[in-house]
Amino acid sequence: MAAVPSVVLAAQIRDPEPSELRDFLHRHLGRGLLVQIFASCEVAYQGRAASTAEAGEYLVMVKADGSLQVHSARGIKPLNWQPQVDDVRITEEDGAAVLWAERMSPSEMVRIAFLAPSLAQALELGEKDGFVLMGTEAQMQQALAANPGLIEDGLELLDRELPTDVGGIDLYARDAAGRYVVVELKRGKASHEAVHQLSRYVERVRELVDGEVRGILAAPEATAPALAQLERLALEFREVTALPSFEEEAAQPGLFESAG
Amino acid sequence: MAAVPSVVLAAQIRDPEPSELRDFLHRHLGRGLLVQIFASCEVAYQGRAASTAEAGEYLVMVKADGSLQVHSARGIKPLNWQPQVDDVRITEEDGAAVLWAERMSPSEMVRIAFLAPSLAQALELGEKDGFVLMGTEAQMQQALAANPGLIEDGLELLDRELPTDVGGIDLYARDAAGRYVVVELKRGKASHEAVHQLSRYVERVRELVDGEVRGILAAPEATAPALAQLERLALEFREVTALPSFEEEAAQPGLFESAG
DNA sequence: ATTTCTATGTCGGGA
DNA sequence: TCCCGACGTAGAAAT
Repeated sequence: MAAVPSVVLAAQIRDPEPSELRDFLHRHLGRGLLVQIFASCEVAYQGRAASTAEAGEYLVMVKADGSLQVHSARGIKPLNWQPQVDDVRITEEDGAAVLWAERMSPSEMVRIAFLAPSLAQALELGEKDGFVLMGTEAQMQQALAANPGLIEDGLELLDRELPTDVGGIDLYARDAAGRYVVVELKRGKASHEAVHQLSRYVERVRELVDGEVRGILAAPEATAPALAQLERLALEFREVTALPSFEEEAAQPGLFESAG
Repeated sequence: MAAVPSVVLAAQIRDPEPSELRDFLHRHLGRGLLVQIFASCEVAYQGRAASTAEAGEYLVMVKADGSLQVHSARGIKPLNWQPQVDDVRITEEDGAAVLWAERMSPSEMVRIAFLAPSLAQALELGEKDGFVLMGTEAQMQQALAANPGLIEDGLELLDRELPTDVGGIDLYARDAAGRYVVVELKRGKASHEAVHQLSRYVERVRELVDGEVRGILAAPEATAPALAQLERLALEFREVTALPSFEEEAAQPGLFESAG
């Protein structure tokens, strides 16, 4: 086995007493470690909204950056969380360790009372490395800006992210016939909301310039209501795929290859 | 200590060999357990988008419902995830255990190669219990529907979630002077998008009914551009707090108390 | 700090 | 199933 660095388990205790858990948290929180506590606990949140969860079994995880999440047995999303904690405190209440995670702006706090802790551990995780995401809207925009012909033959780009008082226009162009073209881009299925957006931009541009103005919604697909709405408003749909699909990938050059 | 049920640590192995990890995963995945693997690994995703992460130290967590998440050292959001896995497979490649998590609709997959596993564990978490969230828009709407006077004296509710061809109107009412009132509700700070929404509804209603039509944006606050836009369109803003704030809570009856 | 926008958004509800 | 809208959305970029 090569010299692949491995995660370091800094500490672990099972079935700790409340005082042990308190010491453990004091010792390991805020030291750049990932800290986990499996316990039966009560969780309360107050801030942008308010929530309570009583006496359930959860995983509490505090990462190196101070972000906190409370996971239940199911689901991707944490039951409770705190994206960035400005202040963490450990107290004791009725013999139980209690963790307070507070944050200003917005002002909110999570309180976790560890009624019956089963397992606490602290680990050292390296920083993530070489993460690459393909198929974002930004990349799509870049590819189309570099090669407007992918949208329509003879299209000439005038601007990108052009700001108006009703929002930013993804792509602004002129077609072969000299008409202005507003392009709204979506990386996934476009809904009627995208059509409203496009419509707003087109209306605004029509007020500002002389001559005909076309509106194109460019996306891999669109909902039926969205297509109907486009029709009514005399706007257009152009299919653009964000990613070469699984099968095509090997055989066909995708959007990005042709843009490179 | 009372009879608080506690999390069960079903199994745990440290620094497993690839074959040990494979056995471990075979034994514990899909058994209603929460499974964690801390390891240096490669992660790849292909589906709605595509991503790769090479040789980093991550926490891989598979919950009882088959949801999967790969956490790095920082942030609330996983580096990679799969909300619902339809198929999990374990294979071996170059002596490393590899986990494939696939899902149909949308068609996507995550592949995780465990290069250097440090810790693998399986735990039994009880189902969550008694989770209550307060201050949602639905609750706000209910409270205001039950007591429209909170928005304006003499307001009389006509409809709720009234569907139009451009979306649903949160609250539809008639004011003391007999004018129609369209109310758009936001539980948090309202942005210009909320104003656009309101504006769409008002325009639509004006086409459909005779007489004056007012538009009210009801929210705890609104961005400066949103307020400016309201002004331009001759629409109104009404401050409505979703939750009694921290300090007021004890002293003042909030929206919900008065509605209850 | 404020505002806007994207996201592999996720999630729940309704037709 | 598709479609739509809320979310304590989170997180990043731009102002």
